[in-house]
Amino acid sequence: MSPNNQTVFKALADPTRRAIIKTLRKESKTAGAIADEFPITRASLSHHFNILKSADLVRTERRGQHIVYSLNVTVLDDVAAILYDLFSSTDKVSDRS
Amino acid sequence: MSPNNQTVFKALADPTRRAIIKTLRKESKTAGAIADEFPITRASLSHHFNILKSADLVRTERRGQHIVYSLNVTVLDDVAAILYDLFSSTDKVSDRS
DNA sequence: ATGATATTTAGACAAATATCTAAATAATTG
DNA sequence: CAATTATTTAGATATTTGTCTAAATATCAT
Repeated sequence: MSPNNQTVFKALADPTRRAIIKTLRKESKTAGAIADEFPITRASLSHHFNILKSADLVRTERRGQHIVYSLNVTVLDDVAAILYDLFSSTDKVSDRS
Repeated sequence: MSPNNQTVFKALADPTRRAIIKTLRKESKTAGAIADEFPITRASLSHHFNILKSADLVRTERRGQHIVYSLNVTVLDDVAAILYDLFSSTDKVSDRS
């Protein structure tokens, strides 16, 4: 169910996707509202949305003709744990991902 | 001086580089010792070392003909802060990186 | 100095990725 | 239903990236 580390890190590695995350910090927004803030096409943004969804960093909900994107803040905990594990020198079993 | 967010996230986005970080968690190692653990060429690894160094995730020290790689754990704090800022809904000024 | 060992750099190449335009799908409104 | 609006998907393309081989640089040992 939960996305693997590679998916999450790759998702975070693009500046446009991090900016999308930032714009969703305060409130959920429709795809169009997000698109108005970025200088790239809606098709390109849709591509980024897919990657963010794969990483479970955002969730979607259809509201009429709009699709509302929300930040999934619980993933922050996951990423923090991954990073902790990555840098930790303890001997616990790891999935090496 | 400190590397920007993009550099760090890009560095962490590759599984080989994360594995290099993992192998350096317990102790510093020479380039050759690290290379013995990976199925890719030393040239390819050197490329990854450069990226990790650019992100300040590892530090190097020459010891005779060897070059010893060490994990720079202080960056963990930086990355944690970046992530916190990325997901936080507070209003503080951000560099948008 | 010469040869051996350790590591990096240069250049080439295939795969992955971010972007675009055009077309398709989905929901609303007249 | 037809037109409009919102969003995604498909396919193409240029750039980036991870890897390789071959050559260069650096240090050590004889």
